[in-house]
Amino acid sequence: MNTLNPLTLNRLMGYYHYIDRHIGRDSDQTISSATLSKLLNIDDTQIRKDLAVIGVKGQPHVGFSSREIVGAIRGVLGFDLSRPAVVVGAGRLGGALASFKDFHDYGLRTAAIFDNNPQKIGQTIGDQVVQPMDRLETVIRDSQAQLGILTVPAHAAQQVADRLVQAGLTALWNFAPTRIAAPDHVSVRHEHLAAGLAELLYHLKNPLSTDAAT
Amino acid sequence: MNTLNPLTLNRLMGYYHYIDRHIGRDSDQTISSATLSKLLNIDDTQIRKDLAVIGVKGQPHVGFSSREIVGAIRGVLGFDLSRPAVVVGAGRLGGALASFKDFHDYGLRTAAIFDNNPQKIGQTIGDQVVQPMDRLETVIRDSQAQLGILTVPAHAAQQVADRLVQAGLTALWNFAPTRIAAPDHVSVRHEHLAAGLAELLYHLKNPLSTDAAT
DNA sequence: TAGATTGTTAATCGATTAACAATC
DNA sequence: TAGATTGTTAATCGATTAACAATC
Repeated sequence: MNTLNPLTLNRLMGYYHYIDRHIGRDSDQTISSATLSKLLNIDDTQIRKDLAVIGVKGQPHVGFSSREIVGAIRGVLGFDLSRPAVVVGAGRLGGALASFKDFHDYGLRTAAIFDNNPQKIGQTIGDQVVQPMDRLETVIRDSQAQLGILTVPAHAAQQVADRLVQAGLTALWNFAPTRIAAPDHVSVRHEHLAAGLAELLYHLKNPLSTDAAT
Repeated sequence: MNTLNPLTLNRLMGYYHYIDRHIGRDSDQTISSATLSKLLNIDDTQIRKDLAVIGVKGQPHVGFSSREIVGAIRGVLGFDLSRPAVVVGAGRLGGALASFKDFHDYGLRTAAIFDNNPQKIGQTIGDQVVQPMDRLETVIRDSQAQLGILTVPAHAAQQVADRLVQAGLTALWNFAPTRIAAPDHVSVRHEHLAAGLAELLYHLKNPLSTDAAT
């Protein structure tokens, strides 16, 4: 299997969610690329190619098995694992992310949550007690966390990211409104909410452009 | 000016944030496309094109004015306005978004926050009191809100979206983990956090692919 | 079988990058 | 002036879509 690019991954998530929601993860139903195409507004050739990449084979004259599609995607993305993650920043957003039960279903588990504000340390969020920043390295080592979720202010983001990388994390999910740098072996996803907002605001200002953005 | 596509918008936000953070919004400094190119890792031709699209002209032998770039982007995206938005869903994420002060700086203002849970109604979040859902239409009309932020459970998302559209909103920012449909004149942005997460998890599983995603 | 559907190759489209003349 | 930098046209690249033979 070739390495999947972000566009492919995004479409795969589309197939996954559609089936999970409308057919059910454990049901089985045959579905043709043409049907999915209409439902999701994605070219049917594209769908067949995407499914081929993750090893799902269809039957001519019949279609694809919904269960196989869901299974393959969960397998490829590792949704059945339980990967520990640490959240740094116990603000409202950090709290929201740390306690998202949905994430369990994607193979993620909140191992710990940190903050440097003494007022926040000791508070309980979800099923975690907020810990002081000086525990970061120890907890990461002991929990074998791989992923770090950053919900700290922009000015602190790079410094926190450096510490997380130093402590051995190889994936960072950054919600701070700034771009952070990391070594090549670390994958960083910038979940820059304001950038998404800007897109909507632009459409508000220019109602002519009718394309619905993702 | 042509209508900006999402990719262009995204790059523009990159220029904007870099300058805002590293030069300052009110400072002025000349900066060449080659310099920005190195800093942001974006082709310099691309940068000149992007700036041309929003009407920023550079000076040969000199470069671009940082202040002009920032000003043009703020103008094009309407960051100096104060557009009222309503938040539906007063959970942790809804609360986090409703009280993000950062958003003010992008021309957004939380006009109201709604929930259907009697326990939540009446609570104060940021500077808003959570209101019952039956007030939705009235408040939207009175506040002239244009944008709706959805942080409701997936199963309720479509129904809420329909009500918001019916009430006159023309832009929806959807944080529910499901795709919602809306008429053509409404722009919808799906801020599907789990889809972003999937990308990181995939990289954790396939560390070979070293590209840092955005 | 006939018709529907997959799988894959070829064509198209759009975005990115290279080249380079114009400018100061 | 010489050299740096913009602005724009042309070439390249990659992603999407169309075409169609293979399959059941």
